[in-house]
Amino acid sequence: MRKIQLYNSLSNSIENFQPIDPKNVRIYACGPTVYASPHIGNARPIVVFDVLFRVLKKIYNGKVTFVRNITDVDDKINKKAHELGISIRELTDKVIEEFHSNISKLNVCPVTYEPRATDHINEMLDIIQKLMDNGYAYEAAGHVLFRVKKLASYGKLSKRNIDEMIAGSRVEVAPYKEDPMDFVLWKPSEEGTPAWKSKYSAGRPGWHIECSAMSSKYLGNKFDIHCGGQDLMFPHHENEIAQNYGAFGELMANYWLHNGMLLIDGQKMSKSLGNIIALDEALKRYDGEIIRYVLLSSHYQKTLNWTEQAVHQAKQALNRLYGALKKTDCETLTQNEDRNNGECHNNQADDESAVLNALCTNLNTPLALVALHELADKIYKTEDKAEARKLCVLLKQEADYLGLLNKKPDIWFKQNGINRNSTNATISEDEIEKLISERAEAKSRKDYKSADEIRKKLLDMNIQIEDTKYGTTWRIALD
RNA sequence: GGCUGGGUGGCAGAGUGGUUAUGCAGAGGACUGCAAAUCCUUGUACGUCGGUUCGAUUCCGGUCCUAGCCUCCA
Repeated sequence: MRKIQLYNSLSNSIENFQPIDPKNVRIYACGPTVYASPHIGNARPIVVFDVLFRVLKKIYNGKVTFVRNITDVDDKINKKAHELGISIRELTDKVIEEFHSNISKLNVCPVTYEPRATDHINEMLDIIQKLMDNGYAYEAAGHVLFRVKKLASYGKLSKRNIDEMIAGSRVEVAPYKEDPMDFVLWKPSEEGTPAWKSKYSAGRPGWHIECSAMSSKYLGNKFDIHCGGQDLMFPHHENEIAQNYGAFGELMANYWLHNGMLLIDGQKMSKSLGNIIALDEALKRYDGEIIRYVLLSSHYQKTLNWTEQAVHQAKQALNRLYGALKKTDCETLTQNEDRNNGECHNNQADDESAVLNALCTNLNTPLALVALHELADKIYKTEDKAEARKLCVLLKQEADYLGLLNKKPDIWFKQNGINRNSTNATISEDEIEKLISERAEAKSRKDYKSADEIRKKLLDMNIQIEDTKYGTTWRIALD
């Protein structure tokens, strides 16, 4: 069995991954809070941990359970729904639909379970009861709070010492708390906001309890990998760990993975700067595969700076890879040869795979991309047609670990990673073909002036002509 | 102030105790009627100061800069 090495935030070191049960590898990822359209920062953990999911599926023969929750109850959701005058369910349904539609364009595999918080209120109340029974929680003014001081190991994940933390430095300490560090498990709902019945109050759950409830329901009290954004390490993940210790007496998960944040032109995305890029907007401008490539072009733990140049580089890199596929007759690959057709197959892991080697070394996606380019180089350089075809099959298989290159090259180049509607090109494919044959005719008359005029005309409409030894092809021009 | 990351060639971004990463962009050449694509050649990078070493970008220490978190932001 191939070894997977992963950086574990719990130990701050790279460890060999050892699943609790190799017949059912279990991962949980903190999913989106669905109060507004997802932005490209939200897409990073989705894409990165999708690659992890693919790798695990391949190595453990598909025996992987991946849960990514949806937080559909929260102050921001309440506020937004109130503004729009709709129920939180109406709002969150709409945002979830948009989320699904967006990430499918990023070629993200469906997860095994995608539970919603509001469907698991009872499970949350059960855990709260356990915490009360075990002395880890107390009731105060309709709230239920977690008694942080009772758990000696609190702060282990984020390497924080409770005594040294300036408690309440950013937020007022509620008077009903025994200790400033105690966090909310349940709280009463304000007038006119969604409330669920409980013996403490008509209220709603605290933020962290949902993940304990949903993960334990679908993955058990202890599972293999828990992942999410770096910003969730404290307090969210720390509190989840505390809740699971308090309720079940066990460490929630063995491996904790945290992705780095995303910057826009070197700055944090924020409303005040007005630099938030909605995923939807980005997808209108660039093919999802370009976005996916950008997100994978940097190691997942590092801060990723999103720039126009980064997008351009991703696009060019993909052009080069697709160009290699185009060179071979991979349009005619058989079903068996072309296992990368975007359907998230659970291929048997290949021991020779350079991409898998890179990914098994703490998800080194930039190095994995290099392996793709090295294969493409070989394809460009070989004169042997059969060899090229073999390499093409291999390149597609390798790319599948990363969820890339699942389009037909011809389609890629005729869109060139852009929705043609959004470019200036208003010309139809038939018209393009017509102009190309006119140009061919002019060329055969050695009327190069007319031929060049036609080429110029097409280029003005963003269509690049390419004369190959098999005839003339076209594609959307580079920008 | 505390904790955790990071500082690599024009840009992005891996890796390594002594030998070309890779992609993008640039320059020159080949191919082409001209282009495009492709191919060839090319640019001598590792924040800073010390230490260990025959030798450090790679190990150790200091320092500077930078990012994130420190109660609800992926």
